[in-house]
Amino acid sequence: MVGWVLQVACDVPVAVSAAGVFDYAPIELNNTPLNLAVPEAWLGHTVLVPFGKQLLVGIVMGISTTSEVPPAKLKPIQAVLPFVPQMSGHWLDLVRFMAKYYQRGLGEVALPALPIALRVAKNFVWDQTTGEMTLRTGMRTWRKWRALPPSPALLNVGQALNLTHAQHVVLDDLLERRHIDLRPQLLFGVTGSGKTEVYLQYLAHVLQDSADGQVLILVPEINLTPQFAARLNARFGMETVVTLHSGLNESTRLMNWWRAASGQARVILGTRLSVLAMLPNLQAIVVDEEHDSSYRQQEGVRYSARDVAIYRAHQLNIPIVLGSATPSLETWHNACTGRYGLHRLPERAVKGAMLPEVTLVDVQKTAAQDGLSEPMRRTITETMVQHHTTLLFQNRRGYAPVFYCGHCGHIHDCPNCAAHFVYHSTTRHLHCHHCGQQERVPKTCIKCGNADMHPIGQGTQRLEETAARLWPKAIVRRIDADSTRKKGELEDAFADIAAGVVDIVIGTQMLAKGHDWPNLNTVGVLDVDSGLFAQDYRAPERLFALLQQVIGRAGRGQQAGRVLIQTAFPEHPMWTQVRTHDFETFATSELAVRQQLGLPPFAAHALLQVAAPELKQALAFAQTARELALILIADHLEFAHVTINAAVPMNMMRLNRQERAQILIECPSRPRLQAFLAQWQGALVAQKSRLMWLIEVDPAEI
DNA sequence: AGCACGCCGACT
DNA sequence: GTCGGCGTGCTC
Repeated sequence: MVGWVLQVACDVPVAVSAAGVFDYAPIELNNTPLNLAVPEAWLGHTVLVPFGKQLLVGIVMGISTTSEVPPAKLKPIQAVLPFVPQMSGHWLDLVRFMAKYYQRGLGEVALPALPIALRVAKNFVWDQTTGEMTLRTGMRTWRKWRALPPSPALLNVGQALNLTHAQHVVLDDLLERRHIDLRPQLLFGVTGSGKTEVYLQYLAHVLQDSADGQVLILVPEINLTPQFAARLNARFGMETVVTLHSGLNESTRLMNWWRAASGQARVILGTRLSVLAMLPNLQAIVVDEEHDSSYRQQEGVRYSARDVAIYRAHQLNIPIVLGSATPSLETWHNACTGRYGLHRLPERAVKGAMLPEVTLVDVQKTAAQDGLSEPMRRTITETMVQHHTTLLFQNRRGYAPVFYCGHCGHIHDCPNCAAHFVYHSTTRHLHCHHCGQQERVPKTCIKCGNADMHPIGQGTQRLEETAARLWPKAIVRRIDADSTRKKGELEDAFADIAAGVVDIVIGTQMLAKGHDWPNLNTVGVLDVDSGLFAQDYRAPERLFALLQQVIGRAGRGQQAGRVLIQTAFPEHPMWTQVRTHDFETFATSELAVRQQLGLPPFAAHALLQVAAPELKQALAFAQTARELALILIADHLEFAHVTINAAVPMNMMRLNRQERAQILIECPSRPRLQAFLAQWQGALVAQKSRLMWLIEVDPAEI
C-alpha cells in the first residue's frame, strides 16, 4: 500500500461532500511519467476516477499522507488524461479561493472551468491499435497544434489608431503604473471616448514585455461585439488570438481552451467563463464594461467574473484595467476611496463628436398614440428626411406584455411561473419569457368564455408594426432575442445599420452595447418609467447605466446626436443627471443612500434561496435555516453583527413549477459573513433536506 | 447530481 | 405474472 492519497475534485454538489474532494489511491499507469515516488508531480492533473457506479473526470487538487476514508474503501485512479495541460498552482489556488468565497465544493468550481468535451468521462476512449487514450472529438486539430510554440504577437503598430491627447495621457499613465501600482485601474470613459483603443495599445506593450506572456480581455457578450474580435485579430494576428465563449461549437471551444491553457495563444478574448481558463503565463487583464450584469454567472456557482478577475490579478501580481462609461457603484466607490486607480476620458474620441442632447417628452401632457408621442414622431420623420437613422429603444420583446379579457378582466398567466404570458404576433402564440412555455392564443377567455380578448401594452413587435404603418417607405429593422434566432441574421442586420441603409431600428437592450454606427444620430427611449420605481435597490443604478449606453449610440459620427425620452414623470430627480450625462453626481447621491441604509458596498449580502413544489415547503425549510442561523449567532460572539432577515417568498415566486423562498443575510464585515456562511452551510447540509437550496454570495438582486 | 435499490399500480 | 412509478440512500 502506498503511503499517500490523491485528493481529487469531482463535480458533485456540496451536499455530497462539503470539501468537494475525494481520496483516491495513486497507482503506476502506462503512458504517463507520473509515479509513486514524486507525489507533488500529480498536482493539477486531470484524471479519470471511479465514483460509485460511474466514471468521472476529476482534477487532483491535493495530496495527503492521511485520509479519513478507511483504506479498504479507497479506489485507485484509473487514468491520467493526456490532452489536458497540467493546471498550475496558481490556478488551483484560484479554484480554492472561489470555492471558499462562494460557498461551494472544489469540484463545482474546478470542472466547469474545463470545456464540456473534457468533463465527460465517456469522451475518453482507448485506441485499440495504439493502446493510447484518445478523445472522441478534436484529436486531429489537437495533433496539428500541440507541437507549436507560443504564437508571436504581430504588434503591428502601423495599424494602431492615432490617440487623442486624453487617450495618450491615460495610456502613458497606465503603462507607467503597470509595474509599480497594482491596484485595479478604473478607466472611466464616456461612450465613444475610445477606451478600446487604449486597451489594445496597452496590451500591445504588455505583450512586448515578455516573449510568451498572455493577456485576458473580458467582454460581456462576444456575439454582440464581433468587431472587437476582428480588431484583435488584425492587431495581433489570427494565430495569437483565441476567443472563448459559450456560442462556440464544442470542438472549437476545446481547441481554443487548449491553446490558451497550453500557453500557445497569447491574447484571450472571452466572456465570463473565460475568467476560469487556465492561463499559465497571464500578464494583464482587461474587463470591458465592468458594470455589466452579464459578468454574473447565474447557473451553477454564482460568481462575478469581474470580481474573480480582480482576485486573479491580485493573486498573480499583474495589472488589471476595468473600463466603463457607467462603473458599478462598488467599483466607483473603490475608485473614490483610492482602493482603485482612476483614469478619465471625458470626451468623445472622434473629432467634433459630442455627447447627444437629451430632451424629455412628458407623455402626461402630450399623449402617446401607439406608444409614440407627437414630438417623437416628428423627430423620427425629420431624421428620415435627413437620411439618418433613428434607434427606438423599447426594452420589452414580443407584441404585448399582457393578454387580457375585456369582458371579465382576466389576464392569461403562465401555468409554471408567476408571470404574465406575453403575446407574440410573429408566432401568434402566448410565450412565457421565464420558462419558455408557449401556448396557442385562446379564441375565447379561459375564465368567462367571452371572445373579447386583446393584447395590452407594447413590445418591440407592436412598435415595428406601428412604425411600418406610420412610415410606409421606411426601412425598419427589429433587433431582439426573437428576431435574431437564426445564425448570421444579427450580423446582417448590424451590417445594414452600420452601412446606414436602415431608417428605423427597433430594439431591446441587446442593441445598447458597444456598437459604433456613425449614421445613427437620433435615439428615442420608450417606456422606461417602471425602472424609476422598481423595488430593487440596484434598479436606479441599472437603469442609469442602460440609459447612458443607449443614449451613447447617438451621434458617434460627425453629426450631433439627439435623444428623446418619453416619460410620465419628467420631474424625477434621475432625469437631471441623465440629461447632463452626469454619472458622478448620480453615483454620489446613490452611494449616499446606500450608506445611509447600510447597503452594498457598505455591507456584504448573501441570500439563501429555497425551491420546492409548494411554497409552504420552501418557507418551512427557510424558516428552519433561519432558526439554525440564529442559534449560530447566539453561540458565536464574532457573528454578532450578522443580520438574518425573515424568510419571504421570492420576487419571482414561482418559476418552472417551483415555488421559491429566500432569506437575506447582511453583515458589515465580509470576512465575518464568510465565516458565518461556512458554518451555516454545514448546518444546512446536515439537515439532509431533499429540497433544492443554495447560498448566493453578493447577490445581484434581492 | 447520477445511479442504484425497493416496494406498489396498469399492462404486453 | 412483469414493467415502471419515484421515495430513499450512497458515492473516496
